[in-house]
Amino acid sequence: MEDLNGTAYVVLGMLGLGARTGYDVKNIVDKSARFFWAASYGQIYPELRRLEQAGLVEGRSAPSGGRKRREFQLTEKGREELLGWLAQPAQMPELRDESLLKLFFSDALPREQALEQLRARREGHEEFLAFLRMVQAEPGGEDPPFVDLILRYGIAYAEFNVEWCKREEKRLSRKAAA
Amino acid sequence: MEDLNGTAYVVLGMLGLGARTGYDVKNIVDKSARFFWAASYGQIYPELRRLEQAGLVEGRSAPSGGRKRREFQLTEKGREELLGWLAQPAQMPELRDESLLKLFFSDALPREQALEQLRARREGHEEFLAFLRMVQAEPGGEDPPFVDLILRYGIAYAEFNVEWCKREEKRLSRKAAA
DNA sequence: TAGTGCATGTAATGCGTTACATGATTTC
DNA sequence: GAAATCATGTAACGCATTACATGCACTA
Repeated sequence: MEDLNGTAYVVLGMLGLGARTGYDVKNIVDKSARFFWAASYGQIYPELRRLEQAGLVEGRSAPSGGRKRREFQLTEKGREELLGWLAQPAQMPELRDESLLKLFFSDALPREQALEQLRARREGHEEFLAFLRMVQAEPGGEDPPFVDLILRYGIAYAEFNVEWCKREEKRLSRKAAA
Repeated sequence: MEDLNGTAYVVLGMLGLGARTGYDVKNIVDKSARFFWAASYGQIYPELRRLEQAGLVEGRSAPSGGRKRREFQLTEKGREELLGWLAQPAQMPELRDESLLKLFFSDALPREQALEQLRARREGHEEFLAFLRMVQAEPGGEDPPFVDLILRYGIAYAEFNVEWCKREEKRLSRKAAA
C-alpha cells in the first residue's frame, strides 16, 4: 500500500468507472462527485503523473486527430490499491460549513437578520436539491447501484436541510412573536 | 471590510462569545464548533497577530503569576467586521466526505464489503450522536440560543445519517437476498 | 469565422495540520 | 514528585484553488 491522498483515490476510482483522460476525470467528478468531493485540474494532472510513476496507472499517448491526448488505465497494482483502500473504514469527515458558523455566532445579530441567515441556508439547499433532482431525471444509461445510492444520499441530505431550516424558521418566528 | 479568511471570523466570533486567550479560542472551538469548523493553534496564534495588526482585536499582556499570558478583546472595528460578515449570506459548503467517496466507488467491491462500509458510516455517526447528546446533557450555564441551535443541528444531522444508513442497509440486504 | 468543447498543463498563493519546542502552575 | 493543565508559539509540509497559457476540432 502506498501512502496516497484522497485525490489519488478519486482518480483511481474514476478510471475504474471508465474515465480515460484527466479531462474525463474532471468532468465525471463535476457531474457526480463534486458535492462530496471536488477536484481541480491542478490536482488531477500532477496526480496522474505521480500514479504513473508509482505504477498504479498506465498512460499512453492517444491523440485524436492532431489533438494531443493521453489515455490512462488502472494497472493491476492500481486496482489492488483501490480495492485495498475501499476495504478500509473511512474517517469521519471534518465539515467546514460557513453557514453553520454564521448561525453559531448569530446571537450577536438582530433576530431578523439571524432569521435571514436561516432562510439563506434553506434557499441554498433548495437550489442544490433542484439541481440533484434534475441530474436524477436525466435520461441516459442507468448509473451503477452505488453511484445511484450517493445521488439519492445527496437528495436526502438536501431535503433534510431544507426541512430542518423550515422547522427552525418557524420556531424562531414563534419565539420572536411571543 | 478587510479581506479575511474563515478562521479569522472564528477567532473574532469566539472573542465575542467570551474567549480571552488563543488557548481559550482553541478550547471553545473544540468543545462547540469542531464538528462544523475546526481550528488549530497553528492558525489561531498567527491569526490573532494579524487581527491585532489590522486593529480588529486588541491584545495585552496579562500574566497569571509567572506564567506568560496574552488577553485579547474585540475592538469596535473588529465587532463591526464580525457583524458585517454575519450579515452577508454564506457560501454553500464544499463537503469532503471520504465515507461517501468510498460508497460511491463500492460497485467495485463484493456486496458484503460494501455493506460493511455502510455499517461503518452508521457507527461513526452513532458515536458522534452519542457525543453530542452527552454535550447537550452536561449541566452548566445555558448556551445562547444560536449556539444551542447548532448543537441541535448536529444532533439532527447525525440522526439523519444514522437513519439513512439503516434504511439503505436494509434495502441492500433485501436486494442481496433476492 | 466565431464560439464551444476537448485536452493538457504550470505557477502563485493560501489554507490547514502536525510535529516540535518551551515552561509555569495546579492538583493528586 | 508526577501528571495534568495552562499557555504560547514556530517550521515543515501537504493539500487545494485560481489564474494563466496553449492549441486543435467541430459546429452553427
